Amino acid sequence: MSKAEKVFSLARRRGFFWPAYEIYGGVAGFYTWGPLGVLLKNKIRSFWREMFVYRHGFVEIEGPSIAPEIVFKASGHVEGFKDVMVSCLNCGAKYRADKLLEERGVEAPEGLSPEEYLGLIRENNVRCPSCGGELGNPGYFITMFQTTIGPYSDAVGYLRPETAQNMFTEFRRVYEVMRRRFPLGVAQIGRGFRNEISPRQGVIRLREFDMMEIEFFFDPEDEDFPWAEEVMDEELNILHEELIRSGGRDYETMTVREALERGIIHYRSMAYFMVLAKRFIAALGIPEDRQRFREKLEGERAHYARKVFDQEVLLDRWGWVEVSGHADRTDYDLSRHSKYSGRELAVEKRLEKPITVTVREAYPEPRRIRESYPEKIGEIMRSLSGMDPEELYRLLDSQGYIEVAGVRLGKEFFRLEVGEERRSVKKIIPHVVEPSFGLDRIVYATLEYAYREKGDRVVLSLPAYVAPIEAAVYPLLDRDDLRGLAEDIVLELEENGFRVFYDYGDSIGRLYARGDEIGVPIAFTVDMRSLRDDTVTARDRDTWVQYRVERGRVVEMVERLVSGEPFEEIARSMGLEKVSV
RNA sequence: GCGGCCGUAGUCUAGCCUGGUAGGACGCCGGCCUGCCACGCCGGAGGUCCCGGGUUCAAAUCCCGGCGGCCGCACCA
Repeated sequence: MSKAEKVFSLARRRGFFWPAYEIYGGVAGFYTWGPLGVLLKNKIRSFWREMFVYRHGFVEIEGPSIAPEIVFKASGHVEGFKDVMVSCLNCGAKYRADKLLEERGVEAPEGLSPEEYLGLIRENNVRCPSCGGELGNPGYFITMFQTTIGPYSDAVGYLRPETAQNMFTEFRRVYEVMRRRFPLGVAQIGRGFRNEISPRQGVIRLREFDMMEIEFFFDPEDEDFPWAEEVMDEELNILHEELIRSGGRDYETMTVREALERGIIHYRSMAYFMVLAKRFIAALGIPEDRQRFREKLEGERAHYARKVFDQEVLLDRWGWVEVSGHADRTDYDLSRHSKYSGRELAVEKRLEKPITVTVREAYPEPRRIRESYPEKIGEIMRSLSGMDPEELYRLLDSQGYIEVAGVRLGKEFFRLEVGEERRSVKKIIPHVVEPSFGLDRIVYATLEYAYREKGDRVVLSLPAYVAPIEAAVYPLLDRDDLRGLAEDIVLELEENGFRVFYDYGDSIGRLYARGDEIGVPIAFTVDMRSLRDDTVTARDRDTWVQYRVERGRVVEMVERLVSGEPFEEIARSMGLEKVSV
């Protein structure tokens, strides 16, 4: 059995996750997170939020999962991810029409209809690559889930394929609410939906999944990013374009400084988020040498991105798998939404020193226009008043006239003003660097790396700060007096906000084994001595080492463990007596 | 979507070829025992044999279709 199978089997058996709708045979690409899975997921989510959002004064929003079609037209998803598919009339295989033509060296303009594609295919006598059969049945395939909004069937909506768009559509308001603080980091954690053609890798590739994304809005000409300083000497494993093209190794290890100097990473902010991503994944128990950042080449990248690094972790069964993506989305999204909505999505940036700019503006002279076109004056003035004076000047300057209401007005109909103006702000459309994480696969990777076997027993060595259940309490024997004391301890831990795995009735070895298997980092056992001196044993999940601790200090011990302190260190600094077994 | 392999208690599986109505291990529940690492003994519960249809006196078993899983191809913003 592969490790993945073992993890899936454990996940199912103990309730981390399992395929959804099992009683109806299941539906590919949909999974249910069970009781332990939800706890683990929540912890990892909070850990991320703490590390990426709160620590930098970023803000989080929560928008709807469904958006009207216009949003995804603006974002480019409707056009970019509506592929024309053709199928082989003989063997039934399906192909993307554009890719098929491209392979044959046939140039096809973008945005052709399915029939036009088929026409080109017939003209060039392109046949099925696998069986040589004739191609037909052209049609669209959109990897977004489509729905309708409200009772009108023509109000098309889509389930978002990424949470990012909410951050762009709501940008103005967030910027305003944040009192125009800039640069601005906006985060969102939520569901994304992709109607994958063939999702197969369990919880690694879902049709509905959780994403944790940040859009960091900044001025590309003045990248003010102080946090980057502290990570300059930190190392990253990068499989960069040059290395890929030379058919090189898995990755090259270099410092952030070097990556920036060599131009492999362009933005300090992106480099910083990549370091953070590395630390985040490492903190979940995945060693640095099992992580890398792979640069996405031209053609692999999404339509909106100029540069992308995928953070990948090495999984037992599937090899390198993406857990986060770091994209330079430029001003693509805000510019597009600005264009489609007609709203300005710029920020005003205060300049350190006011600058003087030359302003060239043109204003119409109504009296002269009336003299020449008395019957059209109303219409002309209505049109001109809606136009930007600077734009008018530019047009007059370049083409010599303005065409409006069917007449050409030359410069003589305008008052031209050229003057100097002092400016202390400039308007910019922010650029965006986006770190984007796939939560479900991160949880899976965490489980896979935590999965250990000790003889024929399974131990989930989850870091204490993400363990779904923080502590276990067992009576050594199933006796009323021992259980009574154990239950008091359970209650005390629960009152302090911890989840407790309380079990009894079996041999102590079996109890320990059950707790280990779901990753409970520490177990307290009440024995006969506990009744005499009010101490219990504290056992470490990974080493099985035990110390005696006073009952009143059990909570303290768990608190310290969960905050990241190693078991042995806690025992030492608390001056605990080691138990020889 | 295509091709190959596969689908049997919570888990892992035997049985399928050569049709006769399901067996084991672990886990689970109860009891006894034990007294710090899935201890031992006794007892027990738990199965629409993925779903639907067909062939047959009779289908887990043979045939067809569907769903799901794994591998390869394609896809993966």
